[in-house]
Amino acid sequence: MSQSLDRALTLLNSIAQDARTLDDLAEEIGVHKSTVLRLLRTLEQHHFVRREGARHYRLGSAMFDLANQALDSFDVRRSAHPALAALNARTGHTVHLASYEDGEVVYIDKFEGRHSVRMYSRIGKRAPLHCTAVGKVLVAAMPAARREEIARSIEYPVRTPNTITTPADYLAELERVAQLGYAVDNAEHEDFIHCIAAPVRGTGGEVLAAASMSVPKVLLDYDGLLALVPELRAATTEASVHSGWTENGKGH
Amino acid sequence: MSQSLDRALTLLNSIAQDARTLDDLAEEIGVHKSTVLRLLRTLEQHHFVRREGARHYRLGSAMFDLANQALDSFDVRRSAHPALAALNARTGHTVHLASYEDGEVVYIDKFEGRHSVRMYSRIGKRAPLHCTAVGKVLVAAMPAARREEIARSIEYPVRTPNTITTPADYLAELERVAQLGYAVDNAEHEDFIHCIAAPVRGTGGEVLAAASMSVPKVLLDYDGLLALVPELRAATTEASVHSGWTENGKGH
DNA sequence: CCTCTGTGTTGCGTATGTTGCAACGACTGT
DNA sequence: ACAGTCGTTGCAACATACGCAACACAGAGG
Repeated sequence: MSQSLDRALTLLNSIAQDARTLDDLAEEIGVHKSTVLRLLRTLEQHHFVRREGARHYRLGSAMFDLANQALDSFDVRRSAHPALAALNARTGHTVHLASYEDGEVVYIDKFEGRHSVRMYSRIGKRAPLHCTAVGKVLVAAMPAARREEIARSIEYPVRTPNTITTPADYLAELERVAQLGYAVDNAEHEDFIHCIAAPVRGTGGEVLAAASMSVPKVLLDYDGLLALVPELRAATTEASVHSGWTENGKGH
Repeated sequence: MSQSLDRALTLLNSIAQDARTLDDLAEEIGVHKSTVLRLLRTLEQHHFVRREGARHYRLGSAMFDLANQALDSFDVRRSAHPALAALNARTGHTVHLASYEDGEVVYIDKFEGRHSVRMYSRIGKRAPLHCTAVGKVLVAAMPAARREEIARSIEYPVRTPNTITTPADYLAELERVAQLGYAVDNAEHEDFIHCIAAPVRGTGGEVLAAASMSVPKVLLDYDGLLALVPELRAATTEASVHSGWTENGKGH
């Protein structure tokens, strides 16, 4: 809708991936380099980008500043933090906190596991709904109509041999998740990792976010993973309580 | 330079602070609400803001995503992380990592202290050069000409009775810092807190960032603070080594 | 030393995109 | 049912951001 803004935001993405030169950026978004220059200058005034040396641009501090303000505005994040940190410290596995946004999952907190298996995730990163344990938990918590709507509307890119690829399978899986109260990602997203996830609830029992534990398959087999469920749920329950949830808050 | 972009970035700031309705935002930046709406829509497409319910806007996930990508591009941050985390764990005091940007100091990492004295700082936040220990360290590391230029150009807002208020005093202080190899903020920034800071160096001995420890005065008097300098310097040395620095890398 | 190539930067006229307006529609509370 | 909010849309006028082309500046290479 707003051309120059649109271009500027695209620029930010390019810059974030790796500092570039003016002409590169110009070509990348298909405009004249003088245009890029002027956009960058405006971004620079607001500290959204900074110049490094003569011909390199990097993201600036306004980015960090706003981002952290925004993270703080996710109340769940703060209230769930201690319980998840403890879970991470106790088990040594990677712990994620994620939230639903616009047909995808967004990681809003992450605790790095001790086993140095680098996972390709990051706070702020988005992931698909159909092949992540957190995604299943979040969608399973929605009313049936909404679930079907989502199951119909999302894509089902195949990530591994185990990835769910049809709306019908997904809906069945969601039903299972809703019943059990937790979800499993049996190497459906990344080949060597499997995860379990459970919901974090708020005052009215509504699901605010999902917390997950990710474990390399070499470290723990499927049964070993499932054995961790009680520990995960203890943590999410604690997180829920800190978020205002009460066991008998909703009746059933 | 670019009007709509300028307005959009201002909008982001307002939203971050927790501005609410469309008209509020419109008034705040002095444009018609339809204009705000269109800008917000563009921002929304790029996930920079998200709608919450009908009439609430919050910062979106692109913010976190880009910010974390950018933070990762600060190599110092990653390489200094373990040493600073250890320092924080060992002493229990608040530890900051900061970098110079454009006449100010920018916090690029923070480790919360155990003593729950809330400090008004945050990753991404900027602070003045003249009344922070990290600021002194960073400026002291620059060549004399640059130092004087900066000393002349910055403002000297008075924050506490101890704040340095003249370029001459500041230059003298910088000289002292350069000699000692560390800096002190003797309650010059916030009344009840004093800090010490030391440089983190890179491959060529150049100063990449400054690390500081902040301690409430009620917890430790001035001499007690200075007694922590060796511990801080041990940590910054370790961080420097992880950043590629070698003791004899530069000769003198 | 000089050119040559690759940068970033500026001035300018024009077309384009953006703006403000005013009317409409959705929603809430009384 | 009505008034009062607030978000949303179409349109015409204007300002603005655009592309162009020329300039400035650096480093590389002969």
